[in-house]
Amino acid sequence: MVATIAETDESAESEGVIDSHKRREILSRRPSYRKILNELSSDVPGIPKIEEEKSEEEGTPPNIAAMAVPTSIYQTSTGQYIAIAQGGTIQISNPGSDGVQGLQALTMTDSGAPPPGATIVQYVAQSADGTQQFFVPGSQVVVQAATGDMPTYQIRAPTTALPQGVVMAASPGSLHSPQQLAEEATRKRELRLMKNREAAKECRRRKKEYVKCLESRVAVLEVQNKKLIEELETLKDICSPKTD
DNA sequence: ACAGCAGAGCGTCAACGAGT
DNA sequence: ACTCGTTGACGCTCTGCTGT
Repeated sequence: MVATIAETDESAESEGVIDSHKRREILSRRPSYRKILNELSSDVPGIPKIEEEKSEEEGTPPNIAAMAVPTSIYQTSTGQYIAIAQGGTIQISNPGSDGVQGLQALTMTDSGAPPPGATIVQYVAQSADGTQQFFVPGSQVVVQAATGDMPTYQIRAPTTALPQGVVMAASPGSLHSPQQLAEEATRKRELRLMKNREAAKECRRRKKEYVKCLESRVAVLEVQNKKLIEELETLKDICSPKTD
């Protein structure tokens, strides 16, 4: 979807602005849904906790694998070594000081046994999203996404639209020209948007869970309330029998 | 079949708090 | 001071329902 520019900020006038600011002030002091729910759940047994962010062991997407013993080592034309672990993790060692700019092809060597002939792996210099990609065996794509001060590398399926997680950071690239700086800014923005997109999804999921939790709690309390009212009526009857 | 509506879901922006 | 995660607000799209 194309980015939508919110025109509310420009068009909103005094009243609306004050209103929204007040609201914001009130709402912004609310702790996160996770906090609220976890506090709730510690008070009341039976209310499930919202699970903390899973670390690698569970959260590893299918396209990105966990760190493992290197199984394949690739040497680039610029002398860099790229080790691909069993799970797909990449390590890039940089004997010289050059980045991966200018990389044309990768020479594949097998860490287990010397290859009968070096395999040239196709390399794509620049993809549409500004990342650099090269292809390795197993239908995977190694992507250079220089989103921070340092370029980072990832393995993903060729069709994967967005990076699933940073695997490892490599040596700092050389960003000099205005064009490179602009590209860098674009990459940073893309990364920020991507992260926020995921965060928003997660936030909504937590919110739904929180609301569900509150609803079930309401149901429980309503039942309790009903029981207490009935009990009260019974006690009333016992304590003040009718004198007819 | 079509238009109109409501609700859900999504992407983005902006503001804030916490951590470094 | 800066970065990053969180979340409300807003606008947009999609989908299912309902009335004509």
